[in-house]
Formats: sequence, structure tokens, C-alpha cells
Amino acid sequence: MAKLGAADIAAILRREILKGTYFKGEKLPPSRELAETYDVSRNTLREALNRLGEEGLISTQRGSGSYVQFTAEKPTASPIQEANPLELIDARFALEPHICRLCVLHGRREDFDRLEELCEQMEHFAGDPPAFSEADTKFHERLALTTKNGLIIWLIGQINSVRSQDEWTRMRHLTLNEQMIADYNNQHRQILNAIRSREPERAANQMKTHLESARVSLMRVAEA
Amino acid sequence: MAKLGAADIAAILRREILKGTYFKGEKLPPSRELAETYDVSRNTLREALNRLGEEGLISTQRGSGSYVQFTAEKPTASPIQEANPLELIDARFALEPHICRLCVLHGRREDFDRLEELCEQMEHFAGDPPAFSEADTKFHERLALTTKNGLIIWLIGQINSVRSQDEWTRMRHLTLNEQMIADYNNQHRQILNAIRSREPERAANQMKTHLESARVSLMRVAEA
DNA sequence: TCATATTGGATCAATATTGGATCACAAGAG
DNA sequence: CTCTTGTGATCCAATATTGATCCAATATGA
Repeated sequence: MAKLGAADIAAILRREILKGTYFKGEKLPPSRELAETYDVSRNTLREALNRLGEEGLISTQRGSGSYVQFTAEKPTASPIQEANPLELIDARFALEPHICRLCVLHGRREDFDRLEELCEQMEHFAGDPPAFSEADTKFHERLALTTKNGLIIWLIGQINSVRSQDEWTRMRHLTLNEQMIADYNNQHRQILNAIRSREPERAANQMKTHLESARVSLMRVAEA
Repeated sequence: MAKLGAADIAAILRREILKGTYFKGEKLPPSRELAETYDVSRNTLREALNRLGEEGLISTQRGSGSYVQFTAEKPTASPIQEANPLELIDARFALEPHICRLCVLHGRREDFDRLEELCEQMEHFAGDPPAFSEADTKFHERLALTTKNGLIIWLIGQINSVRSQDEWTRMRHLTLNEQMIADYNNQHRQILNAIRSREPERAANQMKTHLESARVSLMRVAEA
């Protein structure tokens, strides 16, 4: 990265403030610290702060610090909403295989029965992609619930609420022909069987296979 | 972590309240306790509470405590805040090994250099548990950043912001003797080496080993 | 009810941190 | 060359933080 000047630093900080990283009245890090963060001298950094001060974005008080004066429209937007489908599937690749392992550890009869039900639903909806897709989502949510780990359940919930989920769902429906659904149903069965027979690694691997199928079909659509 | 001041504490608590972590009327922990939690003097903490009081977010009653006055739009009920340390480590078990794989895929020279720096920092702080712990957190954050996956970075950020993180940190410091730190440093090196030599599975496995160590020492403390 | 513990309120001197200011020097652009 | 910009260093002045101690209001429980 090229060496940054006062104007660059001012631009960076200006964007941070306008973006809403800080609430109004919050204190910026000390000038010495910011200088180190951006790898410039404190003189340069102070010059940048002076410009922001002239713009009225911050006010700085000797001996105390610099304080944000600007009120952002929507403070702290969640970057989660901008995730793209490929990021999403990588996140699933991280979480879901291990979720399968935890299902083996913490799952009980009734949990497996519910998963069984959902499998049957999905098979029943083999000719109805939207209905199948809905049941599929429930199946993955149910897997998360079976871990009995509140944090993981929450994480999966967050992932499912990502806005790009819509796009993902749309793209998904494009790939969901009967053959694909049959494959997925088979994979879901494999996963459930592995969990039922208490084989954590096999369950995790079946999930990886499943996700890999999903990724491949996703990329095939993405190219088109 | 840089030393926190009254403005920082106020910012942290303000965000918690606005986010809806506390319900209206709920009592905040005693000032002495909060002071210890954030590792500041009670004077500083009281200064922070005073500011929140002037903003009308809380009201404090002498001899009784400080009470939240603000009603959050959506009382959140984010179950993430009640995660216990074991749930937390299971979530890490899910995410971090795969993060290592993604680091192999997406990491560049400069990413590895930064990780290298953090490794050196941790080794340098081998005799200073709090400083080591801080660098350790940064190392894991940096791994997430190296994936270049915004969603995963966000997920790790969420996990790190869990309130029980404090408890986890506290318990952690109990186990951090020099031997433990030496082990961790070795494990971090192994992880970094595996990533550098582009061996995704070895990197993931090293991370599993690392997390397993952490889990074991955590459970040892939990029993005591 | 009353004794005790807990909680917030307040003050003070010592120390640490922070922004303000200036200077000599170096590098690059015109 | 000259002018601009950034650097590193140093010192200063304003402010913040600390740790300790005591007080006052409230909560708790016998």
C-alpha cells in the first residue's frame, strides 16, 4: 500500500464517521494511537484531524481527545446484510459439518424423529421446488437446534436472515429440478443416518458432500 | 487492548443499552463490579455512568444502584448474550478450523506477515498473561480477516462480543501459566506454518488441537 | 425493629495520558 | 533550485485516571 498522506487519513476517518462507526459524542482513539494504526507521523495525523475539525465532523479538546460531532443517519449498519451467496456457503461450510458432529453428541430420539419427519416432507415435496426448499431450510435449522447450543442456533438464525438469502433462494430455485431434489433428498438421508448411528465424522463428511453439491449447482447458475 | 477511559466505557454501555441487552428498569451491576469488569477505577466508571445519566439512558439511586431508563425498540432477546463458555468453545470448534482452510485459499503474503507479527508479539508477552491474551485474540481475529469473507468476519466479531466472553476471559487468565502460554505459542506457530505451506487440512487439524487444549484447560478451571 | 452489608457519592494528591506547538531534516514534485 | 509535505523528536499545558478513604442512602436478614 502506498504511503498515506494527511488528505488520505482525513478521507478514511471521514468515511468511518459518515458511515456511522461511531455514535455522536464518542471519542476517537488518541492521536498517537491512530498515528500508529495508519502508520503515519503524529504530525500528519493531527493535520488530518484538524481538517475534520474544520469540517465540523469532530471537535478536539486538548488533554482529552477528539469527539465525533456528526450524527449518522443509521448508526452501525450490519455488514452481514451485504454477504454474497458464495460467502454464505463458505460460512455454512464452516458451521454445518461441525453441527452434525454436535448432533451426534447431543441429539436424542425425539430430535431424530423430527429430522425424520422433515426428510419425509422433503421427499413428499419432490415435485414442488418451493415447498421442498422451505422444508430443506427447516431441516438445516432443526440440525442446529439439535446441538442444544444456543450460540450456534443463533448464528445459524443470523445466517438464514441474511438479505442475500433472497438471491440465494432465487438462484437455488433455478437449479432445483427433480434430479437435483432427488440427490439432495438422498444426501439428507445419508446425513440423518450417520447421525442416528452416532458416527460424527461420517455425518460431517456427508454434510460436506451435500454443501459441495449445493456450491457446484450455485456456481453453475452464477455463470449463466 | 488499549486502556479504556470514561468515554469508552460510556460508549460500550450506551451501545449495550441501545441494543436492548438490558430491559427498561433492569439494574446494572454495582459500580465496583463494573469497574473491575472493564478494568478501570471506580471513579472513571462513575464518570461514565454520570454521562449516561445526563443522556437519560439510566438513572442511579444512591445506596441502591443504576437502572436502565431507555426502552429499546426491539428488546432484542439475543440469546447470544447468555452463551456459556462451553457453548462458546463449541462454536469456535465449528468456525475456526474451516477459517484456517479458507486462510490457505485466500491468504496473501501480507496477511501472513501480520500473523507472523502477532505470533512474535505473543511470544514476547509469554510472561505477561493479560498482554498475551490480548494478542491471542487479535491473532484469531486476524485469521478471520484473512478469509476475506465478510460474513465470517462478522460472525467471529459477534462471538467475541458475547457478554460471557468476560467470564471466559477471566477463567482463561486463571489457566494461563507460563507452560500453558508456551504450549499455545507452539500451537499458533504450527497453525501459521501449515497455512503458509498451503496445507488446509493440516492447518485445520492444528487449530482443532489448539481449541482442544483450550477446552481442556477451561474445563479444569470450571471444576475447581 | 435493628444491626450489618451493600451501594452510590465525594474528595484529594500523585501520576498518566492527551492534544498543542515547534524545530531540523529528508524526500519528492515542479 | 524552491516549495510542499511528511517525519521524528522534544517539550508544554490541559485533562483524565488512579487509589485510597470516608460518608450517606438503601437493602437485607435475623
